Amino acid sequence: MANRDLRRGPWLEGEDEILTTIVGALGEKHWDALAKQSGLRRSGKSCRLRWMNYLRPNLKHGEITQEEEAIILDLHKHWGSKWSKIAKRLPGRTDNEIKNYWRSHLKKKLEAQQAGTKSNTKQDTAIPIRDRSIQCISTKSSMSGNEGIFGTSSISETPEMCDMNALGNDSPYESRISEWISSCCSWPSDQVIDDEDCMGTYTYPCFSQLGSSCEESKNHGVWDLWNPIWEMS
DNA sequence: AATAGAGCCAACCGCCACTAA
DNA sequence: GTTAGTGGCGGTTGGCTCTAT
Repeated sequence: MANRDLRRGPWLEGEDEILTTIVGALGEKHWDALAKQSGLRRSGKSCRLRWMNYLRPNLKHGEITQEEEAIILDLHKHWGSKWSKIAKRLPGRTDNEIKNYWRSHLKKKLEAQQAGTKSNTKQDTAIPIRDRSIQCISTKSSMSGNEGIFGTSSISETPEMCDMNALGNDSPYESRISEWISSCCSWPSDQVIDDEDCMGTYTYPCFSQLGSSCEESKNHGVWDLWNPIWEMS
């Protein structure tokens, strides 16, 4: 189909239904072929985008929560504008949504914060890595809806604190953590964790099963996994 | 009530990486 | 090794809604 024949602009309800049906039948791949087969006068790219950002099951369409906001802020510090990477850490959210949220809410917020803190030079508390890790686990635990510590600086101060990459890609401890995670997680099927990104704590929903304290985390085995890492540091 | 400006978000664009021929 | 096709990503834009005047 020539480009000029392609429809553009907002999607109609009928188009959504057709796309949903055809993706259900053919799967989320071969978007060009799928677009042609559907009879929709849309490009494959357009179909993919509509599906990924709006029609896909399990998408959240509500407001970004404070917890999600904290994660976005932290991961943005860590990765910059790697929106798709960040989106993978927030099940049900799309890269586009996060990007828009960042631009319309967080960027200004952050700039205002920085402007405010510039005058009184920030004290870097230089938390030892051991303590950072403890904080990190506690932080994730708060995501279960228990009283949490999001909103404090603990999570955003130290991008490396939960970064498994910092330990080296073939760390035996990373493997152990991965094994443990896969044994206890009910990771959503649409979530893909690649090795390169494999970082701990709030990456994994299963941590929310751990209760709200380090003590409880201990009881669930996290302590054993992290301990050797702390010892190494 | 009218209107201008700001904010927000869905969708598009262009580039890059990957893969198959 | 080269090329064309495709998918994925980040940046940008257009248009709708909200708010202030």
